[in-house]
Amino acid sequence: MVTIYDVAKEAGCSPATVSKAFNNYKSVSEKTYKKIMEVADRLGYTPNNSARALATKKTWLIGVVLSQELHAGITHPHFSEILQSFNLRVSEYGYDIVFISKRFGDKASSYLEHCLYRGVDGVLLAVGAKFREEIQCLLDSDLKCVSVEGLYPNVYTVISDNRMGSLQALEYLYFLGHRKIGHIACPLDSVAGRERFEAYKEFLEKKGLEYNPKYVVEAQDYTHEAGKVAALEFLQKTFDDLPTAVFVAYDDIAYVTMTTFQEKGVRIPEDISIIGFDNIKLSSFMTPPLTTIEQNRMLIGQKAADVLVSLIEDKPIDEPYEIRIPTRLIMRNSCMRISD
Amino acid sequence: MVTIYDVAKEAGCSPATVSKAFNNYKSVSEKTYKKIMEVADRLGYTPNNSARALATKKTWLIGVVLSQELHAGITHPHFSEILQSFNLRVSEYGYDIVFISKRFGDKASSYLEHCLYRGVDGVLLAVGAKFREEIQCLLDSDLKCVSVEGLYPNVYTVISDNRMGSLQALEYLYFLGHRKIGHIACPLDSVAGRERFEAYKEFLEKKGLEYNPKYVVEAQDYTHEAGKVAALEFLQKTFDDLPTAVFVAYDDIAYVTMTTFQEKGVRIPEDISIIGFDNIKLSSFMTPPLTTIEQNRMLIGQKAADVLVSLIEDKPIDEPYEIRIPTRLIMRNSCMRISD
DNA sequence: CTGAAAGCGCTAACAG
DNA sequence: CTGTTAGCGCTTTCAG
Repeated sequence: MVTIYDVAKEAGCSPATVSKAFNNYKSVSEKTYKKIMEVADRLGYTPNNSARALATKKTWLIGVVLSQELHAGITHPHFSEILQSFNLRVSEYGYDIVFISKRFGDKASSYLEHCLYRGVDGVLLAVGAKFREEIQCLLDSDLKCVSVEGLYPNVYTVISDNRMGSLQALEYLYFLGHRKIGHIACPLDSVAGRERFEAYKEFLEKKGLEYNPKYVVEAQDYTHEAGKVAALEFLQKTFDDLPTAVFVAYDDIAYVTMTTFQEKGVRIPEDISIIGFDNIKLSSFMTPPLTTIEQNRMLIGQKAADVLVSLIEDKPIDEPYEIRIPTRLIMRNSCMRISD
Repeated sequence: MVTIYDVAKEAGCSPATVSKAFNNYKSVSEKTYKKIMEVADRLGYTPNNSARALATKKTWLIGVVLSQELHAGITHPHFSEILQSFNLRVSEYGYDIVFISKRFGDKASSYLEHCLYRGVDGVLLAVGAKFREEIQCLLDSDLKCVSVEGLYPNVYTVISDNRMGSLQALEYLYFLGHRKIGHIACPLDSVAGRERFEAYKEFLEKKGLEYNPKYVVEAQDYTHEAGKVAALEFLQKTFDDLPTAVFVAYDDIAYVTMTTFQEKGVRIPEDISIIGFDNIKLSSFMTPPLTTIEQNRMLIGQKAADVLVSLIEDKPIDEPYEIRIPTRLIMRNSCMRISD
């Protein structure tokens, strides 16, 4: 391993100067700087981050806590895209990410210990509120945290404007003439599930439409299997009195809902219009292509990265704790106008 | 930050003994061990990995190089599942993963520099052969590497038995009576694409069936869009003479193929049988549910983890460089028996 | 603008 | 079984 000493000796200067050169101190003359870089390059020197971290207490590492609940980890279609964008962005600032697990058994402080062990400079939280307790110690520590899922007091959270999105979906259905609108919710103990359901109720009330519990079903989790169960339950509850449209809180479930309905002979959109939420990659390839609400996951990831890095580097943040990312209606062919 | 010195002082012993206790040296008496642990716990001590790494030259970090080519990174349905399983497994051994990017611009040594900077103990390669040059420096270095995609001389690779899987698919179609079988390939510059296509040709030859280029189409990449293009091209080339079955090299594309065919009025499996490869989560929810070849991604991830850790820890490896993971036929409803 | 020296927290001989 | 000591590679005053 070639060190700063090797470079110093070869370049005819002191290790301190090499260090300064690599950290872009302006107090290094142009001449020695070039010499040092030339030598470093020739010798194949790469700074050693462990040593640097030990001296500066900064690891350039960001911890990522992923929801266990979804037991999908990195493969979760929503969070993985956010993470992808987050990772790309923080890497532009020089940070790498490391997944924080409950390495140290089931101690309440496990996540925190893992963070401390790695000396992460900050933490990205992508955990449902269900696990509030397990991450409480992180929030209580003086680690810089940003969340992209749960909402915590005095913690920056970057999250889609679920109310806006739901209203966009519902208003669109209303505009198409729908008055009997059902809802298949994602788990109500998640922020997304709850907020979308709340918006659904708010909408009905605003339009003077009656809330009918028969028209509402909650998926138990985010799997296709749970979606299937929910779709079937929905059909069973409403078979004699099908609504003209259904607002499904999650595209994955919307897909399963569509295929399940179709299997049972219910045509989409002729018999029932379906609108989703998420705009996953698959949505435009469904039959019919799914009308849905787009979540800007790339922006969520970027914004979360920007805010977290600002927090870490003590830069001012000109944002509220709750940063809502706008959604967008994507019109495709799973909804049709009705006239009755 | 509470250090080994704080614990030592409080426990009435030397830092060295604390270190030994935490590293499970048997040369620490039961009594002092317990005392140290009690104090450490009370003080909230967590070992600092940067310091440890500096002293031992071991970071307990594994670098992961993901294919740019698929420009899907973490969101890639195949690799993300492998990675998920890999991460879980290495974390059991005490390692964390860190994504290796071309942090340092476009220098040929960029990946290597990033690895050196982080001081990773080993590297997981999930990059297509297309990028051979960019990772050559990694292979040339004395970093321990394991691949789950490309095949490199003298590098451990854990990968599905594509030939076995393809033959399982093809033999099944043959068994169902199919003799005119088409193939939609994934990019032929990938191991998967090439090996599955090779197996297709081998199969035809073995059965004395004629190879007809008209029946073969190559998808340009792994996106749904490319799949759509391929499916359309296939249809166009074979419209006047549709084969009775098609072996699609990738479930994502199989899905798009099915929906595209259906849009064009081609019924599945009545007009044409379709068999895929991958068994992604969606497969069983397609209409009709897709008959396909299962890749054991969990095993691939685990095996890759086991081998890499063995490599790192100088444990014997009782495996060949090329570790092939068996595939399995999953029979669903997209293929039917024909009699002609 | 450059260098000497101390120290970040931990480990690894080596003595005892 | 325990402690002393000398680093690991880098940063950071503080002098020069």
